[in-house]
Amino acid sequence: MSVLRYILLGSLNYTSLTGYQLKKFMGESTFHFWYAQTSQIYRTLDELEHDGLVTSEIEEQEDRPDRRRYHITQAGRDDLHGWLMRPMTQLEMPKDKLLVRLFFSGQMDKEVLLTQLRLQRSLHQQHLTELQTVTRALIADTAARAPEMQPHTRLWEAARRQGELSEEAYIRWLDETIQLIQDTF
Amino acid sequence: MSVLRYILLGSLNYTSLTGYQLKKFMGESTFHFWYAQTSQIYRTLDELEHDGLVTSEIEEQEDRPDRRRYHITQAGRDDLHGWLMRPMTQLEMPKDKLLVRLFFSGQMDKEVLLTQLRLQRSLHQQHLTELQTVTRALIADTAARAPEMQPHTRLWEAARRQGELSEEAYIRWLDETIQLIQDTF
DNA sequence: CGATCCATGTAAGTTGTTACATGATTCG
DNA sequence: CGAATCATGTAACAACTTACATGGATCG
Repeated sequence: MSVLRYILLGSLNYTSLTGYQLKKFMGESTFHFWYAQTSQIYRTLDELEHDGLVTSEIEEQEDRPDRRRYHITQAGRDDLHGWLMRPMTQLEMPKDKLLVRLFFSGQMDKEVLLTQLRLQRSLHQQHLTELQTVTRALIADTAARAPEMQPHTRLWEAARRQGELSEEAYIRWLDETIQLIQDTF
Repeated sequence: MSVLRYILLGSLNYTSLTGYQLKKFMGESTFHFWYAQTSQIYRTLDELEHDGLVTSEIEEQEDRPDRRRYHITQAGRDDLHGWLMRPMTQLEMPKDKLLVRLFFSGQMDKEVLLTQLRLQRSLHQQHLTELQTVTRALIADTAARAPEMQPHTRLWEAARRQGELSEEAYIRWLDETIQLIQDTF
């Protein structure tokens, strides 16, 4: 079963949402460890409904398009909890396109390579800053407005912290590598 | 075009290899940033040959199964270099299933969660140790036996170093998070 | 004598991406 | 007045995984 199914079930387990809101929620909270296209979200919601893990109904709105709101069912809750209980006994290796490029760039022009690494550095720096400001503030805000969500906001903060540490390490590595290539090639 | 195509082209750009050897090579060198199933490798080699980026011929062997050895063509080299030159202007967000589980584990039993985090810690520790011993030795060995590959072995070491730094950061985060959950839930 | 290595694939299914399609409202 | 937000999807394609299938040689 796809991870996305569990992200949707997990989100709906907190509160009922529409496809659009689920997308927005992912863009604010899970984006640094899992993302999905809108098209995939709607398709997966259909599957979940077909499998009886969620139900939905149309909500009519004035001055805005009508929308379909999804609710988790007991079967959905059971499925989610079953997944969360199952131990992960294997590492999942991430895929990193930049490392692939670097690895095979032995015959490439040094300056081209350095430009790519510097561009990546600035992108990672941007992402790190976003985690440290926007995401941080959003978590604090949610914690303040919904104190009953405390167990969740603490875990959200833990996930944010992982992003922060891993971006810091990546930037440190990029700096090391840029230095190495400048000095020795 | 899939990244795997370029990994195969990039490897064949160093030397001619068989599907089996390409799989082995990936298992020794790129495994911590890109892996692929055997079935996918053979299929992709077919595609590359069909597109004229590689050629192949059967090599007969005594006492061992015959094998098909692949060679990169000039078109393959051009394709590879075109890909390596193209700048990467966007970050690629990794996907991390453990973070998904953690994020939605607000109602889970504390001990179940701790067990999962401790298991992950030991898996990451194993992987880190492998990078620091086996992979490190393999790079040193390759560098010693093929000094003309120096530009490549240096980049290989840079890629290995990324794995080391990122595993260290991940383990640090796991320790922090285990502590947090022990103390506050 | 069982496990691992050598060696290559097919078939089916799942997951994820990209492009396309529509249209009203609100904000700067 | 143009961009962003709200809102939902279909179609086609690309990438990746899992299960299956075979069979000799070598090593402990």
